[in-house]
Amino acid sequence: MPTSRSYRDSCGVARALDVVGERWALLVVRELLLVPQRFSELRRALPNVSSNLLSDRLRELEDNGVVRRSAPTEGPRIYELTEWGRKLEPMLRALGDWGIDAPQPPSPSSLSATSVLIFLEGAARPDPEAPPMDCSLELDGRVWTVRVASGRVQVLPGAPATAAVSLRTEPATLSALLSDPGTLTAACADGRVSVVGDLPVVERLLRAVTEPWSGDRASAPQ
Amino acid sequence: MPTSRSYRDSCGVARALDVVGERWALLVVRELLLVPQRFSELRRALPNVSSNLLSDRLRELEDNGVVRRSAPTEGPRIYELTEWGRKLEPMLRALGDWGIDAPQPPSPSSLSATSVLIFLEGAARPDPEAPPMDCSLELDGRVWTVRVASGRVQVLPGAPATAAVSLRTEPATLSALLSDPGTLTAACADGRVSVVGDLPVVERLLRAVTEPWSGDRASAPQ
DNA sequence: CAGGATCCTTAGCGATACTG
DNA sequence: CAGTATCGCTAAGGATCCTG
Repeated sequence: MPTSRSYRDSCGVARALDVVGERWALLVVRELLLVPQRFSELRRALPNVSSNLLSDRLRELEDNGVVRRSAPTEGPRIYELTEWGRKLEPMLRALGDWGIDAPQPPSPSSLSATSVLIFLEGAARPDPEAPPMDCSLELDGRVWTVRVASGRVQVLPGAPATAAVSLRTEPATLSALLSDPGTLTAACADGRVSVVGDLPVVERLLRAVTEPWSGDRASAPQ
Repeated sequence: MPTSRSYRDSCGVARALDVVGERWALLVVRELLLVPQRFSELRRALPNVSSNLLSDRLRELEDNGVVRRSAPTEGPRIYELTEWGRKLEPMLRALGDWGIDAPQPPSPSSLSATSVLIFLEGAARPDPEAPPMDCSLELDGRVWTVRVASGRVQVLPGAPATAAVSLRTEPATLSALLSDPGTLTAACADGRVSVVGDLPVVERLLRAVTEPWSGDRASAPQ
């Protein structure tokens, strides 16, 4: 599709980059991985992108079949990934894993709820023998279900039917807790995290990232 | 590192894109996946990148620890991936797989030897029961070893010690053969492919892409 | 306030030419 | 061969303004 600035290379990598290689494009896709979003939600998640550029990217991604916009006539438009766009998820996870070892960006740097949740999904290795449970997690004013089941963590939009524990915090605080679960009680004390329910459940969830359960599939193949 | 145009986002994806998100950067990494290359070889593989931009990208990738240049004083400089840069391989394979479904770029479009070889490695599913063998493959004047063993294909730089068959062709021709192995005899007849040795071996290798061996691990999980 | 559109400025890109 | 220098062009970035 992109004739003007195409790589003009038949390789799959180059053709993929013709579609999602423009600046901000992959971060927009990242934001849409967990749940469809509105324009203003994307702007909040990506505060460093200007509105016109976000608008351009969304249109280009839509033209190329990566993103679809629903509710064209009434109410706020919702942007969501197409089937094909959703297939970028493994690639984005691999890219994110690689980027963990990159130097930290200059402060101040943003951190969207989606970013932290995707990291949580990918990094947590809970005990596969533990009984399934759902947690309620409010980040940036939006509620998510954190489902721990069969040795992995899955994040779903919306509140769970029944929650083992409910917590509310900010993405940056959650990210800090995932790096150092030991600061949980301090974070609760000074109000950066509010927990309703079973605190040890939260402890175990956080430690599933830094201290993966050591079983059959705990360590990477390599 | 990149202060001027960093995404300023702590997410792993954004930090990765701060390093390899600039135009042409990932295609340079792709070219270096199989073997270290010289500046002129990279230019031949990526004919649509201007020399100054390639020079800039190589320097930035070097500054960011993705690429290393060897032989600093004497003879031609060689660019190779660092340990960290090599870890981009799974992500590039996932991106390339995704890009296969993208629309073809406008003609004329280039196709490097490395591109086709990486695709061959990723797409071929030979019979795991078949005995191991090496083929010699000359593309664009460089010789590679195509190793078929334990149900997969591996491409190594340089000629094999003993080759079950030797062939010489161009990347575009090989790509066409991988899409439609039936045209092999025609390609041999008109000289686009020259084969020395056992022709049926080549047939089986090509068909391992279009007609994967149907065993335990033949089809993708999803 | 959501969802852009329209400026303007700057920085990165692309093509060509040039040099050690 | 392996880059560097120059330069016009276009995309990115930022601000403001518009429209329901």
